[in-house]
Amino acid sequence: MAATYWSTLPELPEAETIARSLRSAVSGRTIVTVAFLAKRVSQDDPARLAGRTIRTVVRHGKQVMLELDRGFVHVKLGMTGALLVNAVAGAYTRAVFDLDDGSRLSFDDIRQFGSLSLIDAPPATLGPDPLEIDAVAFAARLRARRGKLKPLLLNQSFLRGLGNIYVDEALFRAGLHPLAAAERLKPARAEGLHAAIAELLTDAIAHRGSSISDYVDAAGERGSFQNLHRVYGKEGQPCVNCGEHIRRIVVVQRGTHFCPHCQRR
DNA sequence: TGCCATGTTAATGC
DNA sequence: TGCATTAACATGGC
Repeated sequence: MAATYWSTLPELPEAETIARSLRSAVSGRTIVTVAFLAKRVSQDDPARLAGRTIRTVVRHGKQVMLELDRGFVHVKLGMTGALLVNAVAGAYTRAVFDLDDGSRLSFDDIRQFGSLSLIDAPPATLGPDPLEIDAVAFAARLRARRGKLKPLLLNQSFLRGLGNIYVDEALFRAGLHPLAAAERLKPARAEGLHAAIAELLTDAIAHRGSSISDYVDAAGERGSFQNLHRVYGKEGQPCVNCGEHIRRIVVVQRGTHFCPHCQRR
């Protein structure tokens, strides 16, 4: 069986793609043994996972959860985490799950910002899912906050699932400046942002996410949404709407891309 | 060589 | 309390 790789810089669309792909591969399988190959990948005793059955795989924000007959394996992908089925172990393989049908689920992570933990229930500390919250509730939530749009949208306790790439793309689609004040947005503009986020994420999921760098799948299982980015990584290039040059600034230590003409402050 | 990219958390200050 | 700011973590790529 060929190895299948999924990557990279995982945000909601990538986590959704991983969860869907894994779901068909590991649902119903019982875990035989688990090995943690790096100290920082998990604080849990891998022996506790033996004998548990994987019911299904779900996405929670930009994270992936293996739903077990008892509890969940909470997978934080970090920056470079990847869940692989039947991959050959390499230098960056941090955890290996051997399953009862002889298949193997492994967690590879170059930079080790990812982690695995055994938990009883999905974390309650995160904000609503952007594909579940409705426009009116989103607008109300936005207006109740004082921060600027970009830092707010990156904050997982405000909304779960967006990262640097999709925040920039969503703000561009909505025609909003990354430093605009959330509390001053008119309801119609806030609802427009909600719609832009939902449309963007739906498009990105349809393209199996964005693959910027890192792993390449030998079988072609790579996201293609990076080809449809409009501002992220496009500094100096003409805006697809107006031709103005895309600008890059730094906001909360993150590269931030926008069109100075289409996204007025 | 040294800096960049990134998600998350923590620390500090207002 | 909430918000802004900065640093830390890891490491391949440039």
